Amino acid sequence: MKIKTRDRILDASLALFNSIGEPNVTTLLISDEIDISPGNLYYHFKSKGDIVGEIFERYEVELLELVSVPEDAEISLEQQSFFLHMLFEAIVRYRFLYQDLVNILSRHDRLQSRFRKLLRKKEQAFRTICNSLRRQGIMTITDSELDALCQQLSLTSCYWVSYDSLSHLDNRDSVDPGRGVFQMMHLMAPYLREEERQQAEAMGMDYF
Amino acid sequence: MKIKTRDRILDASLALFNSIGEPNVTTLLISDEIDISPGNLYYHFKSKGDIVGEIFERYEVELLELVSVPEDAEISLEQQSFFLHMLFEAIVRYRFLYQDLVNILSRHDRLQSRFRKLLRKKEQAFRTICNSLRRQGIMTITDSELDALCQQLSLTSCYWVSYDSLSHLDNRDSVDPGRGVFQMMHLMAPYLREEERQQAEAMGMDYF
DNA sequence: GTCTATATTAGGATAGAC
DNA sequence: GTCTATCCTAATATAGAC
Repeated sequence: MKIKTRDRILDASLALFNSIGEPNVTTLLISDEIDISPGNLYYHFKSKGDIVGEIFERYEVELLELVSVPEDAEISLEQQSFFLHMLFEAIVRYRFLYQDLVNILSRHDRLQSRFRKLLRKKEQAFRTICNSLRRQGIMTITDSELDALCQQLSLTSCYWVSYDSLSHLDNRDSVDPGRGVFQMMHLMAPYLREEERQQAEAMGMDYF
Repeated sequence: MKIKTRDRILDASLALFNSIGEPNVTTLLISDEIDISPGNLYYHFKSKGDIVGEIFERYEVELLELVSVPEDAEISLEQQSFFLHMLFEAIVRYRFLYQDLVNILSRHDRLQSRFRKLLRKKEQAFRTICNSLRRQGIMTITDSELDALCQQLSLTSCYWVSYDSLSHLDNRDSVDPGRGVFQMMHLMAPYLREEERQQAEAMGMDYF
């Protein structure tokens, strides 16, 4: 069974965005990539912005699903690591968003508030997880330290992938989310109980 | 005495780049801003890329000056805080670079290797400082923790300003470097001796 | 050095046939 | 749904007078 042209456009666009950056991708390039005419592309989407918008929506759905951690959940360190893994896989899949964030948000103002909302939810998820670890006695941290830590986790989750790929801008198609997870675990480590601290360290080692 | 047109172009460009993002700044906008004709602008610079290149060079000079920390220097926590302050002031001054980093580097390939070189030097500066603190017994940290910390400091120094201004994309002209310094101190805090840890905390408080 | 006018392109988008 | 051909606009850049 054949994939609908509409979806082929979206898939090809996402791949191109991630690979060479959204601003460098023209509608002609997209249509060329999947061997359709530019006119055909505009039959399915009324503008390039609409393509970006729809891809953003996919990302939004995936992420909202992921960060909906119940306030009172009891989370183990392993679950936390798994969560981070899922998160980074999603971010890698949509990394073009973060690589030219300011530019993209400035040209699609409708996305601004939604992006910020996602960011808040993500930070909130980190807070929920840390609070759970704290309740269990796994994590020892003051309130002000927790604030800084959650912000730091949030920032790092946004930019790790971009930062990492700075070292190899030439080949932007291969990104390893594992090292990002490792880095995040390292941020939390100092506040963990000795036992879990070593556990976190060991988890990170998986990725080398 | 009058400022040379050439410099007025550079100053106005930098201001506009920071304010609305380099990709959104046209040569017409720049010339308009300082009330000269677009033709005049092209008398002084043969392309917009040249303007970006020259501004980058200024940044490069400032930063190289800043990160040239002698290997064997003995650095106090206060000096470290001062260093961070200088660093963030420079980054804020040239924040447009970081806000659309991938885009800018992809369109000016000559800048790529130079930017990465700066990044390495910066990370090296953090390493030198941490090693100094370690020698003095102020900081206790393992080698692998140090690796992760320096990367984290480097990443945060790049993206803090962008991340912070995400919350107020509308008003991109006012940025407070102090909160970035605070965040960086927080990254180091867990590895500091109790005394210096509190000192670091106190330093951060200055900025609220 | 500075201006005005204009060339050049490239990219987004539409019209109308098939 | 898909194509070809074309329009429109905005941005970079140049030519030539002053």
